[in-house]
Amino acid sequence: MLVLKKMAADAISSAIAAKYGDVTVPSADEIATMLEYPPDTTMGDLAFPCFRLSRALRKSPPMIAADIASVFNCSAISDATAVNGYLNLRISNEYYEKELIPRNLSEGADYGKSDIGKGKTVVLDYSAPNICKPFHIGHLASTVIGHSLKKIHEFCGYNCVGVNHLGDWGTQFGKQIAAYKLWGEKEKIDREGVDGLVELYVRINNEIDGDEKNGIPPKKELADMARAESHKLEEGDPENLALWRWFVDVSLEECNRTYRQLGIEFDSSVGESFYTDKMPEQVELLKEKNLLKVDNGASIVDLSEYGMPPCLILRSDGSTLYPTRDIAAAVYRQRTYSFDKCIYVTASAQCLHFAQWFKVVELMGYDFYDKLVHVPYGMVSIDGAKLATRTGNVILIRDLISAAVDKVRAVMDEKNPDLENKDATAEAVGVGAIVFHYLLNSRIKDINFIMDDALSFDGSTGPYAQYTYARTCSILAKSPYSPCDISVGCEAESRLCSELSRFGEVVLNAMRDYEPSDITRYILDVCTAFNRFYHDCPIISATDENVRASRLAMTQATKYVLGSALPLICLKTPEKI
RNA sequence: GUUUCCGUAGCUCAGCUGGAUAGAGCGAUCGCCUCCUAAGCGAUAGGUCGGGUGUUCGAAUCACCUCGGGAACGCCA
Repeated sequence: MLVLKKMAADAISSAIAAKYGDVTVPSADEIATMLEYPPDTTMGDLAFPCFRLSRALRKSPPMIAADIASVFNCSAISDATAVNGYLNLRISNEYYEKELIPRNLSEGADYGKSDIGKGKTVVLDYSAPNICKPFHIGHLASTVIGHSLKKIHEFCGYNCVGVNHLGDWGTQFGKQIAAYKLWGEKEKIDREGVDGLVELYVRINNEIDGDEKNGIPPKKELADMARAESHKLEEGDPENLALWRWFVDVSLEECNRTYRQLGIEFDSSVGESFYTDKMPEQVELLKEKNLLKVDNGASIVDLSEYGMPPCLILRSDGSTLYPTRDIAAAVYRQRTYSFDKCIYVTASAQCLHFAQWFKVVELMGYDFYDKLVHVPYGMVSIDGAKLATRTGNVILIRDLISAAVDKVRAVMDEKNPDLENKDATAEAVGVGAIVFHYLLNSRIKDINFIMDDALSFDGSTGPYAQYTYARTCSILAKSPYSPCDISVGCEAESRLCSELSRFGEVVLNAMRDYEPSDITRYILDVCTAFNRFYHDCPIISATDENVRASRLAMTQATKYVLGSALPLICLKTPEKI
């Protein structure tokens, strides 16, 4: 579509010049950005609004549109009509037949790719689960948004580094170690994995807090014990270090199983603990630059000049905080990867935190401060209630996935009982349904998680998209496409081609806005257009041999687009479902 | 209190760098399988775009105000 817009814009530009001579009008490039998609496809495929030219040309928009239409000439446009001050353009079938579909078929899996990221590196920080905590539906948003953004950047030619910044350090490990020493059994943890750790975590927190309503007093001695264990861990006590390492490994087993199901691999899984020895250098620099101020015993960077609350760097006891670690990590990543962008995918609750330490990085004089990007997403809740491990208001990802897979299997047993490879396919479709549900809406919207919606298979869903892809595969398996002349005859065919032509532009927009849902929505548009085409036009059974070959070619073109687009939102592409 | 995000059909949401009769899906009602997978296709019903003022030839879209909901705001991450 980008190529098309350029062609149309050039033609509009020359039409204006032909009609009005040397008046000052927008350049062809400006015209290209002014082009829009009509609200209804019956109006055309592209539209140029003439309102803004009205003043310069001293004519009414309808007259300008009519003037341009009268001399408009562009090989890719079959029809230019003036309607209500708009110049409506219809892309010619000839363009689809001679340019678009042939290009798609020759580029195949590369169709829609871009090379604007060539030679550049993007670091993406996403997922970042906390060790010793269950992996639940709240962690899925960062995981799938982040991974989708990684795939999108790769598709645009970037070298991508996916970083899983594990929550593997901090005072909570003192609690975890204390709880294990008090009540833990090695065999139980070996047997139950992270569930056993979570049980200990919940118990010690509850005992430390007590329960005033039921007359159970807080156990201060446990809090002291946890603090002591935490201190020992930070001092490098061998026993605590070994326990910590073990907890991390046990927790990661659970996460890695989910990552495998989602098809996610990280290039780096160094967590917060990795940066403990990299913070002093940054604290020193902050002091050198005279940015640190001691306030109530804590060391802060005053940001009032920028309309923000101060950023805390050191506690009153001199230990480090979250922003300190993020700054050290950003500097490390810049030195290690020389990134062109470093993207952080976290809940929107952390917006202020990121704005603050990004500003601190700038004040410290690092020139990469403007390459740091925070990509926030909305809050995940269940029935409007906040997720909480301790009260049990969570849905574990493994439970969610198994519910989805069970449901897919039930549908398959009914609709396609003879399917081979049923286990893998059921998992691909079940996981796909969940991921698609997460990436359907703008990421900033809160998600009120409703199981029935997440496991819906009708309408705008993952199974619908995968079903449509499988449909293209099924047709081509029966009757492969072979090179031929393309002929676009009916409305359903030109509509499908029009959707296919948008792919590259959609990907670039999704990358610019860090918005995977742009891809999800586009996939739905392609599926709708293809299913309409499938319904209206016989493909294999077309009587005319040329029409048959041509429709198979369009089916192949659709398969290429869906085959590239689905993985961009972390969906697998089974050929049969 | 300050800052920020959200508010569009019964439900979940697109549309927001201003532009043509405000679009989908779900749910509801009704059609379409002797035919390439009906996880599909089509049709009908359903909207003071939270409210107000302003800017403009033109506002769901921009500005200001206001109402409602969420979130963040110094020793958690």
